[in-house]
Amino acid sequence: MTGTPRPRRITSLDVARESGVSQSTVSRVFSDDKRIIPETKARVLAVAQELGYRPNASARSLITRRTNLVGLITSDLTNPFYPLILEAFTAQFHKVGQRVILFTAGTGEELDDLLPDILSSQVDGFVVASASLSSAVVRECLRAQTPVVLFNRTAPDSGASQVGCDNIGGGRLVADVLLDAGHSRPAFIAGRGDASTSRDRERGFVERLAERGITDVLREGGSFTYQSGFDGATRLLKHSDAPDAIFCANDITAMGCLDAARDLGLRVPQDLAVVGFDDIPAAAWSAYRLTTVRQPLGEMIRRSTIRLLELIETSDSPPTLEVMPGQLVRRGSTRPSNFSRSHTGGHL
Amino acid sequence: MTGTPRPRRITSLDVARESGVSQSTVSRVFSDDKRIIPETKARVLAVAQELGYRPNASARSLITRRTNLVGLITSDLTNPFYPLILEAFTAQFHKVGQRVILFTAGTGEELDDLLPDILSSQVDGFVVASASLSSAVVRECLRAQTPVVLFNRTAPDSGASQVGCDNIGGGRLVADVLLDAGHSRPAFIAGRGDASTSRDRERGFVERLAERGITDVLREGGSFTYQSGFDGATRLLKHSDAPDAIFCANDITAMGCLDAARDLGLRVPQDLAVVGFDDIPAAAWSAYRLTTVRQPLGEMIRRSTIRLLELIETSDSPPTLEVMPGQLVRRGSTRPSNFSRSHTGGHL
DNA sequence: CTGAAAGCGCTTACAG
DNA sequence: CTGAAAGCGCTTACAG
Repeated sequence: MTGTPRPRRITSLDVARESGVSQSTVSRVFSDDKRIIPETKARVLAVAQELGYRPNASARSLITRRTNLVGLITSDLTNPFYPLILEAFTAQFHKVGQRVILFTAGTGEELDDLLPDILSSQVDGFVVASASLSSAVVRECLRAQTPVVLFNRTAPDSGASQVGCDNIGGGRLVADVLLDAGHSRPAFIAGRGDASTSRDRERGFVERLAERGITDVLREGGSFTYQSGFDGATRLLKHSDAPDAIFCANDITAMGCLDAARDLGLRVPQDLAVVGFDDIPAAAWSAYRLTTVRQPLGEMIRRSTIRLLELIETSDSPPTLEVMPGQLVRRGSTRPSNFSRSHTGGHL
Repeated sequence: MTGTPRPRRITSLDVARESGVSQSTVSRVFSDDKRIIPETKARVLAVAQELGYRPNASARSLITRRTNLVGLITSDLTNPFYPLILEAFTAQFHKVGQRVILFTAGTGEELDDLLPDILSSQVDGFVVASASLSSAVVRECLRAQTPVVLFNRTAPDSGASQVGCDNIGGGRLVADVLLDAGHSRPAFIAGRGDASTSRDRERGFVERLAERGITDVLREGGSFTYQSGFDGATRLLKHSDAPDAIFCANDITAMGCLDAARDLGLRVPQDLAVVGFDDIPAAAWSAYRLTTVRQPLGEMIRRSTIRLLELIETSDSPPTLEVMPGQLVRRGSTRPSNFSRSHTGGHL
């Protein structure tokens, strides 16, 4: 029963013995203590390298109370928007020595079911990039003293810091681009009803349309998915009073919408204009050429990372709110401004 | 200097005092020790709940030598294949109490640059799902006693366990479907050259074509991206000796290929057949209707998870190799078998 | 500049 | 069924 269950790990004590210094010194070398003289440091590092020593993160965390782990909470990764930010966030966090633990709820699953896992994960902080995670989760994290940054979503009264895009302003931009191109029967295909982004984009859109005299806006529910865009558009377009322009809550929904229009034999943008939100790479594909509102993702992610790090260092920092403007990217799915309905030229 | 830098954490000792038991008992309650009688357990849990106690994972890991963290190494998340497996893997691992740390190299970055981070991350094991991670990383992990499962890739002589799809067999299926439909000038657009998947798919394809008398196969390099498919197809199709069928190393490449064909005014599948590999959700979109080889992802991921867990429990288990067959999924981007070249009906 | 020693918050033999 | 105690592998005052 006293065999070798696992080959014993190399610890700082092994390195200390082998290089003729104290364990404290080894520790200081690996925490980059400035007081260690170069010669000592070099010798310790050489021995460590030779023995294959790596500091034990658990032991370190136990004392420092930092795990160097951040949790990233997203919804449905089949929406290309999330892989995009996931990749950027992990790159950013790796740069500052934090590793990223992923929490995702696939389509259908409820993210709140992950709550126990999330709460016991002992990360230094969270980025909540899920559109639909309930505010309850956010509240629980904050109660547990764990800093939270909300990425492109709001959670009223949560006291969490937020970084986001001006979704209302973005919706307004879309209203203008459609009215300027001469459209008169706009429609909106929503994302999940519990998502602040969808609500805000719709609100800006409807608000601006009303300001310019259009109060009758068709609407379909949706779920930020390709299929919901396809189905929503099919219903709208088969209607006797079909819209001549559809704003979708995000790009992937708009792509489903475009495919539905194509299947019905409609010409885009002559018969129907379509606008999305996000500017994911696929929006530029020649199958879609989607006009959309680009979110300043790079900047949003950089700010979120910095903000979360600040909160981790000084946990009593008051919550902040940063909102950045989106930018309209015109492509082939909309007509140019001042387009008169009599034009019939052009091609998909 | 003796202020309250951070509100002290609730420890098992606090719970012990408050519920009138020893610290050991609290620990046993939270590690689900069967010997604790229900009354004691209930009391301890009630107090813990009230105090908001959560066991400290670092302290636990320090003793158990398990972090309950697995590393998932992927490449470029803009290829929808990776988000797909990422989501499935995190779901699987969460079920068995493991959390997932993500390592990704975005387009252009070299994954090997992450090596130091990867090695010091102290996870219980790795799933390497990156097509292009060098075998050096795998070797280093194994040297550090950390179990590794290679997902849908090989690493010769690494000694790591592998779970994958029969890429060679898949390539052969594609050769048959194209020849059966009457094509005679096939081409291949590759993925990254350092990826075993691309090489194997090409090998099966070329091998089977040769068996059926076709030895002249056009070829373009690529990188598993939409753009490389678009560019490769454009070059191939503008050639005087253009192919009448293109097999792409994966679906996203095939989608770029289809868009290039569309832009050139070609009819699919009459003028050109296109086949991909993976069967990502977008392959079924009406803009593409891509014929492809479906990988049995669910099963592959389930097996990988189980295998890695086995290796974590008993690290001296010998490496295994599991290969599962792919399945051809016919859609609109290829003609049916026995299609005679004289047919000109049908539509995209 | 370096060392001896306390302690982070748990798990787990060892007793009883 | 429960408790006292050792110890996991580090960091970090405190000395010198």
